[in-house]
Amino acid sequence: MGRVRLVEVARAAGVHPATASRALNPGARDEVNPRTVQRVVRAAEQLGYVPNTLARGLRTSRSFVAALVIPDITNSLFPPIVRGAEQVLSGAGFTLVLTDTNNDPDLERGQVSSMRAHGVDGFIIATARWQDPLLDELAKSAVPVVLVNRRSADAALPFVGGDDQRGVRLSVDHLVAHGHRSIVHLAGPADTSTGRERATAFRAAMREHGLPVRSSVIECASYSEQAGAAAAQRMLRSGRPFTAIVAGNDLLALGAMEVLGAAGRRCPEDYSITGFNDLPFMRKLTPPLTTVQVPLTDMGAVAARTLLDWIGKPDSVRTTQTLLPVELVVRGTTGPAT
Amino acid sequence: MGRVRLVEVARAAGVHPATASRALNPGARDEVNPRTVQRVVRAAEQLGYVPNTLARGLRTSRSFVAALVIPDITNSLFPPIVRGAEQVLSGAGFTLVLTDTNNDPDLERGQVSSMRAHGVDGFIIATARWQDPLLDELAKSAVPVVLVNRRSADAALPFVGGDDQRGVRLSVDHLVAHGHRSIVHLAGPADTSTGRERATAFRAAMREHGLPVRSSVIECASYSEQAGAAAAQRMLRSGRPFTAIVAGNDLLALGAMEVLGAAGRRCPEDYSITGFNDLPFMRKLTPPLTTVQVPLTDMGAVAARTLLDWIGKPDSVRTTQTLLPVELVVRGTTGPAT
DNA sequence: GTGAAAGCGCTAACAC
DNA sequence: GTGTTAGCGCTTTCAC
Repeated sequence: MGRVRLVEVARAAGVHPATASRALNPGARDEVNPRTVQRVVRAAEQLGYVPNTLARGLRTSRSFVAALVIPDITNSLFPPIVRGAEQVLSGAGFTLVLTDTNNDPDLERGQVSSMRAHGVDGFIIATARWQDPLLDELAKSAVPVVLVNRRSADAALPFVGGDDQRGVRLSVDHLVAHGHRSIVHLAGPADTSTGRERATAFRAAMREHGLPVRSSVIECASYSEQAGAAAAQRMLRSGRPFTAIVAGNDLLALGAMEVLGAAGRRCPEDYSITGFNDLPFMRKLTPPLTTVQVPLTDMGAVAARTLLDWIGKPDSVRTTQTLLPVELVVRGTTGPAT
Repeated sequence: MGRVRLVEVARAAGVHPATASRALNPGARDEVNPRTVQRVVRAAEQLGYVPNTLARGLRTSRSFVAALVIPDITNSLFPPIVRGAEQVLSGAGFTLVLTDTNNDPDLERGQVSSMRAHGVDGFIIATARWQDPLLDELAKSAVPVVLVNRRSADAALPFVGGDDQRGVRLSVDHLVAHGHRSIVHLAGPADTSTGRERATAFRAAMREHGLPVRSSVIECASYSEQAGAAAAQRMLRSGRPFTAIVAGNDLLALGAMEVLGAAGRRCPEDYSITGFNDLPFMRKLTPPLTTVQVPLTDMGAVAARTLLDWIGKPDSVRTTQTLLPVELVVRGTTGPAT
C-alpha cells in the first residue's frame, strides 16, 4: 500500500493536493504550470509516492483491473491465452485478476459477482457455454465483456477465437488427400461452441468430398483424455470401420490413441489421427501429433485489446467476432491409409 | 460494480446504514439484534446488494486480494501452483491477481509496485532469484510475502517448496541401483535456489556412493529445452563419458534427449536420464520420462494458506520453511547401463 | 442495540 | 493555473 499519501507530496511541493493530483495525472497535467508539474513530480519521486488505486477507483469508478475467467488453468490451452492477455493489459496499465472456475458454473457465478464487487472494469471470459444464462445477464448489464476461445449462442458479446471451421476443413482435406475415406470425428461437448462448430464443419467437409456423414460423429462428454478414451471405446465396440480420426482437440486425440493402442491398433500404420490446438509437447509424442495450430497467445492479446477498446469508449457496445487464422501442422501421424 | 448501495439496503430495512453494515459484517453481527439482522439480510438479498470492496478496502485498508507473481505462466510448472493457490484463496473469500513477469526483474519490480498500489493484502512469489534485492526490500516492509518453489539466499521470508534434496537423492540412488557409475548432472541456473540445491544434493549423493564428482555438474543458463540442448552439446564435445544424466528439471531433460538423439545416442539403450517436476505429458513420451514428481498444486495451496495465516495475524512475521514430499516416478527410461 | 458523525485517499466541479 | 469544497461507499468510534 502506498505509505506516503498525496497530501504529503503536495505539502513537500508547496501546493494544494488537488494541484498535485492534476500534476500527477496525465489527463489533467496540461491544466497546470509545467514548472509546478516538475516540482510535484520530483517530490513524488523523492518520497516514493505510490497512488492508492482503491481511493482513486472509489472516486472515479475506474479500477484499471480486468478479470479473466478460465475453466481450468492446468489445461495447457489456457496459459498462453492468459499470457497474451496479461501482456496487453499490464502494458496498458491494467492489472489482471484471474479466476479459475474449475468448470463449475455455480462457482463461476460467485466469482464473477465477487469480481464485480471489486469494481473490475471488464471481463474476458473463456468459459462460455453454448447456453449460458450468466453471459446473457452480463450482456444486459453495462459491464464490458469479451468472450475468448468459446462463444455463446445468444449473448451479443464480442468474441475472439480461432477459425475452427477452417481448421477442421484443413484436417479433413489432409486426410482425404492421403486416401482416407472412412473418417470419424470425435466431437467436443455440444455445450461448447467449439464442439458444435467443429462438428458442423466436419460434416460439411465430408459432404464436399462426397463422403458419408452418417454415424461418423461421436460426441465426447468433455474435452479430456478420459472422454477421448471413452469415445474411442464406444467407437471400437460399435464395430464401425475407420482409417482416420479427426479429434475435437489434442486431449481427445491422446485419450483415443491410448485406447486404440491398447486394442492393438497402431498409429500411423493402422489409422491416422489429427488433433486441435497444438498443446506443448504434441511434437514430442511418438509419432508426433498432426494438429491444428491456433494462435493462443494472440487470442488472449486480441481479446484484451478488444476489451480495452470497449472500456475506452463505454457508449459503443460492440459485438465484433474475430476469427484468428489457424494452420494445420503436419507431423507424420497421418500417413496414407493401409 | 455493486449498483445497489448499503444506504438503500438500510432504508429498505428501516435502519441506519451503520446498523446495516454491522448486520452484514460477520465480525460485528453479534452486536446487533438478531431480528434486525434478519431484516437487513433479507433486504440485502432482495435488492441483490453486493458490497463495494473498494470502499470497504479504503476504510479498512484490507482488500481481500492476494497477488501471485509468476515468471512465465506458459511453463507447465506454474499452472498447478496457480490453481492450488487460487482454490485456497477464493475459498477464503480472497481474490487472486496474477502477474507474469516474463522472467524480467525490471518488469517484476513495476508490477509488484502496481499491486501494492492496488492495496493487495499479500504476495505469493514464484520468481525468487538467489540474490534478489526486491525480496530483500519486501522482507523489510510490512507486507506479507510467501515464497513458493524457489527461495532467496537472504530474505527472511516463509517458503514453500518441494524437497529437492530428497528428489535428487532418489534419482541418483535409482540410477546407481541400476549399475550406473558415470552420472552427470545438468544443473539449473545458479541464480535459482532449485538450481543450487539440486546440484549440491547431487554432489552429496554421488559422494555417498563413492562416485567421482569432478566435472560431473554442467550448469544450464536457464530452465528450458534450449538450455538443456546446449548443455548436452557441451557435454558431448567435452568427450566426458557418461551412462546416465540427472537433469535439473524435465525441460532440461527434453532438450538433452533431443540433442543426444540427433547424435545417435538412444535412450534407454545408450544412456538413462531422469527429470524433475513431472510436467504433464512426460508419461506420454517414448520412452516415458522417469522424473521426480512434486506436489505442485499442494505447493500453491500451502503457500496460500501460509499467506492467509500471516495476513490473519500481522504481528507475527514468520519464516517457516515448508518442504513438501516428492516422489521418484520410475517409468522405464532408466534401464541398466549397457 | 442503534443512530450520529467522521473520515479512509483521492479527484471533479466550481471558484478565483 | 491553482485553491476550495464536496463526496465516492463504506466502517467505526462515540454517544445515547
